[in-house]
Amino acid sequence: MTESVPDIIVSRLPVYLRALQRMSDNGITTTSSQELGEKVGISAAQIRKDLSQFGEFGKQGTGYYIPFLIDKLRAILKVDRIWDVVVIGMGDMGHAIVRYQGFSNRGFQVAMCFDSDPDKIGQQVGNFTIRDVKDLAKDVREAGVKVAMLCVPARFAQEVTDKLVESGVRGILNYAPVSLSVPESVKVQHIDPAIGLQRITYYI
Amino acid sequence: MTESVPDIIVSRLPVYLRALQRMSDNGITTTSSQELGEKVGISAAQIRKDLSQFGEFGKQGTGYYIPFLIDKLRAILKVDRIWDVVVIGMGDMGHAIVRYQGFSNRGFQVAMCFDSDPDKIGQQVGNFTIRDVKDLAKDVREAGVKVAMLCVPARFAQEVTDKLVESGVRGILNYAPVSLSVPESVKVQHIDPAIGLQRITYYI
DNA sequence: TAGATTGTTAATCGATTAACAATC
DNA sequence: TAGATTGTTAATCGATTAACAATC
Repeated sequence: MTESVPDIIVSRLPVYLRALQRMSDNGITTTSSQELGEKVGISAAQIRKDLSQFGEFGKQGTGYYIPFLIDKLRAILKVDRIWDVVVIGMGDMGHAIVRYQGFSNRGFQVAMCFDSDPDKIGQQVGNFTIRDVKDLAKDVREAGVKVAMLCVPARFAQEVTDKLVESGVRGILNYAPVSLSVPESVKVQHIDPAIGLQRITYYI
Repeated sequence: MTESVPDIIVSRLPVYLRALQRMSDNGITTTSSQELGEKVGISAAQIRKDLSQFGEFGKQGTGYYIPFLIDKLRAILKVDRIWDVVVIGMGDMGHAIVRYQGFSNRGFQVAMCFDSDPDKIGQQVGNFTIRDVKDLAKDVREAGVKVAMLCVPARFAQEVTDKLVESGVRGILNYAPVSLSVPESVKVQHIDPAIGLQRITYYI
């Protein structure tokens, strides 16, 4: 087994990838650790060290060839494919996520969405019909979906999480403002705007 | 000047506060570093060390009195008041944010919202009328708003950011999938669901 | 009092930076 | 070749953990 890479390094790779894709979109084909570092606010030494965990992707004297580095990072992060994602909770946030156009070129697509409200079940959101959360376990398992975005109210978040885990989901992007408990084999990332704002006001 | 507190400690305080408020809502009045740590997934020693940066908030033998600790954390994070927030970009995400009910008891309220689309300007979203982004600088400065949530497409994010900074905004919660460059005096936090998802798929 | 838990110190662990030989 | 920039090593810096006296 390969020596495991620190989480903190893994967490920076998507930021590098996003910046590289943007440069690529702008027609730029090579960059240096220096230049990339300035764009993302990270030191050049750190970027070189992070990348060197996974291979030798650059050339002395000329830096990194962007299309090649993008391919490598996509493979490392496993977004050299398209992951189906399930969205649970069709409030305003769930709606916005299902209709969001920005996932597809970054490795993800919404595959199905759920709610528990009888008035919402059967309604159309973007290209999807809202399904009954009662069918969540069955539908997720049958479709083999491994990634979920959780947009339900805080009080329902843990019970839905348990159902997702039981159905084979391996990662959850949690929009509910509450910590979730999951087995070690499941990865959770949190999005809570109020926490983001409180991390700002401390410094004002 | 007080010895400055590491960013990483500050970043954990809102997580503690959220868990404590939840416990308080459930009628619990005291907790220990052990119990709080289990809820948020952080070691008891670290919680005690983090809190001790700001004072002695607990009692040996009995732990922490939750209402007292909540008050202290609110004061430290400066959310013992309500901050006006401006939202720029009234797409699906901006809509969801303006209508979100979860800010008010955590220190924030939307004060105004903007878009550049003539079809949207003048429309109603929740209790707000969408304003013309041309008036952004003037309106923000006059109202003295210090915090912004940025929900515009990536290609407009930097120019709007520059306008916000110029108008006295000191913190930006950035939903656009791009790094922003700001003066040191301005704090930025990023929310990018695709980055969250990519931090997950690495481990699957 | 006995048990529990804090705040803090010292030890450990891990991450970042500086520097430079290698080499394109 | 001369200049630029990588990948990597060693040094520095900072964060986490373990342990325990203090004390409620």
